[in-house]
Amino acid sequence: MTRNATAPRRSNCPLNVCLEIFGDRWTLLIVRDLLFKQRYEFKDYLAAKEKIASNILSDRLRRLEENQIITKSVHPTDARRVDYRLTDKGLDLAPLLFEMALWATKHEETDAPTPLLRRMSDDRENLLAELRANHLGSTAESQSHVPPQPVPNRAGHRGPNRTFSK
Amino acid sequence: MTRNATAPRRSNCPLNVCLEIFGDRWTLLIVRDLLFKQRYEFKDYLAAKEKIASNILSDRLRRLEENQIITKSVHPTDARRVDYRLTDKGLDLAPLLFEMALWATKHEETDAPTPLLRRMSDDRENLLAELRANHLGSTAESQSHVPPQPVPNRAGHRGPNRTFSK
DNA sequence: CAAAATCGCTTGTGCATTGCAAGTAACTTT
DNA sequence: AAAGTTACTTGCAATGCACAAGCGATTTTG
Repeated sequence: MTRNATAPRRSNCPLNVCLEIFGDRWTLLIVRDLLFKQRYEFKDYLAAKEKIASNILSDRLRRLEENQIITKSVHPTDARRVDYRLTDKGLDLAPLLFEMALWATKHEETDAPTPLLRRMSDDRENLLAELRANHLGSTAESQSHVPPQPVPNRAGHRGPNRTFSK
Repeated sequence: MTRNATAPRRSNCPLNVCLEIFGDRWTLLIVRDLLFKQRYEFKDYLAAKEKIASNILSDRLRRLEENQIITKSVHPTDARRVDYRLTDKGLDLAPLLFEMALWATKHEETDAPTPLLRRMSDDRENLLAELRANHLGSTAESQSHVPPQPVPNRAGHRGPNRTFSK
């Protein structure tokens, strides 16, 4: 759709760099689905309630891969499907998403689950580790045979296998 | 330009709420200028090196005010000028900007000053207090008579009166 | 094993947003 | 009084986006 190969940055201010990568209405929602909702396939992003158009989704996935925030690979047991995953660079976006969620919850009307929000502010390191383990742990391979296994956290609770906004 | 009065949210997911307010290439750059660069007037945002167009700037300032992230008031000694300021809601965006800056610095090529970045990760609370005091302290009134006075921090250094990306 | 369904896209088609250049009204400075 | 500044608005062309439909490869179903 749009070729973005050698677009020069408007500036190298880190905020501007972020905005040239994430400064649109959709990109971070895909990251949200990957990180919080265990959505790893094209159809899953289409199913999100914000209703992204398929051509936009296709474009954003391509850009995310160009920016090395996600990787794509074919599903091990179904050649039609593509398995999208966050790279370490992509997983590092978690704190940014936390701050967004906390700000929105404080200042706007949202439907985020309170327990998760509390962990974003008070138990950030453990939550981060959990999300990371959960993401890396549930490969397409393991998913194809058993339903996603939530990683138990150190308090013995279930892992972050919950939708972000109920 | 665009009327956005009663646009219903696509969802009440806090991330989506944020993206409907900030999900574009320009809005957070204005907040950056307000928070880090002591830029409080229309012409100042136009002068930023990302080169925002004046109609877009006008539109974004209007939306920021609609969302109660900034306030506008006439300059006390020059009726042509408008003084834009962050509200508390707007100042609360600082941690989000910190995370963006830290992510970009870690994963992309940027030109952010290292000392400031270090404080974003290691001295966040004090930096936050400084930025807040600095912003509230330098009113248009005081600016019109004396050059902006940086607020000294607890270590006796000069305040955050530095550009964000040199 | 043929037909139907699924999956990850791509291709139109219009409408909305953006970027650029130029203007303008209300001031202030010279 | 003339020239500059400031905060915008307006017009227009280019780009981006939303919506609907289609398509090739694969898997599932009867």
